[in-house]
Amino acid sequence: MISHKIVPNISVDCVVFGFDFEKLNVLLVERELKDEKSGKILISDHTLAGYHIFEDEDLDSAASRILKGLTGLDNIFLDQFGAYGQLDRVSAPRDKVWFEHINKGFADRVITVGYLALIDNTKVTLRLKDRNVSWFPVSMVSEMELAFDHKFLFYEALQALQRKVKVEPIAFELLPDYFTLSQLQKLYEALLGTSFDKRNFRKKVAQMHYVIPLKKKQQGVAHKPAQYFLFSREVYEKTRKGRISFII
Amino acid sequence: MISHKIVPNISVDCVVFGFDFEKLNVLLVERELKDEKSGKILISDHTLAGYHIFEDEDLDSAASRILKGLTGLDNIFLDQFGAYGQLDRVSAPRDKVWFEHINKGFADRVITVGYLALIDNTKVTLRLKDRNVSWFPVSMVSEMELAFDHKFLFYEALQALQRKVKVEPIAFELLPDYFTLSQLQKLYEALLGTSFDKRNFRKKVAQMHYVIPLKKKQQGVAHKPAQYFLFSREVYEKTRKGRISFII
DNA sequence: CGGGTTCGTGTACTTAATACACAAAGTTGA
DNA sequence: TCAACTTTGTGTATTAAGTACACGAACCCG
Repeated sequence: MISHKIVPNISVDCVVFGFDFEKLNVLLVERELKDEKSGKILISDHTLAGYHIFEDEDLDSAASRILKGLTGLDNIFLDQFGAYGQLDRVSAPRDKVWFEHINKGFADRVITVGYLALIDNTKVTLRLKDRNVSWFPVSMVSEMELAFDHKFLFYEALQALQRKVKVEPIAFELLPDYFTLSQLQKLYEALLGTSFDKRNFRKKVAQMHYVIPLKKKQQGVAHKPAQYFLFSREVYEKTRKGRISFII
Repeated sequence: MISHKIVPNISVDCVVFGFDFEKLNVLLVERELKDEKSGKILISDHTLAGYHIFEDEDLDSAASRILKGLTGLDNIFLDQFGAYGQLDRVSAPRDKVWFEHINKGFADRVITVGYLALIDNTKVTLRLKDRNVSWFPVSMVSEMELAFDHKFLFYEALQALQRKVKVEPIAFELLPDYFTLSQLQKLYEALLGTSFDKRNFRKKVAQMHYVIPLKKKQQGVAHKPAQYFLFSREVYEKTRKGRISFII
């Protein structure tokens, strides 16, 4: 990367999901603005992880760059879920105040491209740097204040995730390399907000030849140890099948 | 709409699909550039239906506007399939020549948002206006020359269509209000490039309670007349169900 | 009224979905 | 050391959906 001139009217926002073996979480960045003289807090809320794209990078690279900055990780699963160009994306008073203060040469009207990111929580330690970044339960977002149209974007991403998860094996991106079937089941339950019968769930997994049992078992747990499994993308690609399945 | 100032670095491209009861077609716009002095043809190929967005319209409106201009129709089914911002989107020599000639204040680097449009072929008569617009069989696109990255965008759209058609009842947008089951079957076969057994296909349709038989039959055909059916979105919305179905 | 064409239907078999309960393997602590 | 605790891992019966396959019925035409 040579120059870092931003494109003033195009940004990328990443909705980063993680799973802590209990529930789904989303990564949000703290936004705070203090009055320089009085020290009074003018704005205190959260935003998605996003920034303008640079003149010399494409959209996917911009998303990767942003995620690398927050998590230190490369090769994060990324999937575009939409481009948003509503005229009133930035209409709340506090968002206008924010723009007046930061004054970084952003355009009045910004089109943003939304990316869904899935992270293996066990691999990441957040980089706080100058801004505060942390995980919030997905169920908590409805009660939070998010900047701009980021709450809307978040729900767009969540919907896209729920749609996609039924149709492609992307949920595995949220798990470590080894996982137990109970963890996998909990993940699907968290993603879809439903619950499954354990035996039927496992019967289904048994048909997924790309979920492969390992020799390893859990250790040090106060109950019968579970077997570990592995997701193999290669096997998936080789054995996938299409089907019309929207009926009813 | 008040002003019509364009946003120089953001465009919308529509991949418009139609079905003529035999095969899938796509709408393409002729692009021709003649040398003003010699009259020699410098460029002669096709583009998707696209244009820059205006400063005072959002992305969906821009796509609707473009389609209205070409077809005269409002309320065309539209679905975003992606945003594209590769640095080399416009790299072919003839595309650069084109930009030099038209010189309309477009930026060097343009991000485009792709829209999939589905049209009921029986309702549309193309508006030629100053540019030539016509239908081409989808199977012919591979052999055609398309401007910019439009061939790539076309295949992106086709893939998105094939993916979506398996999961949502959007195929009906390509059919007239009344259709026969054989037409519906041909449509799915054209969309997915497969063929289905007639009896099994109809068994499947029988489960879709939102495909509703009418009293009307075909008339004036030289064979047993087929019954007409109707797609009801209301019934669909009421009876839809989710399911994990990506297995194998 | 015979030939041509597409429509519309049924059955047998295989595969997947659902509903449901209990013994086995490990840890903990009395 | 064994009893209590916790989570794992498994099977069967029933219903629903997928697949493979062939022929008479309805209409037009000449």
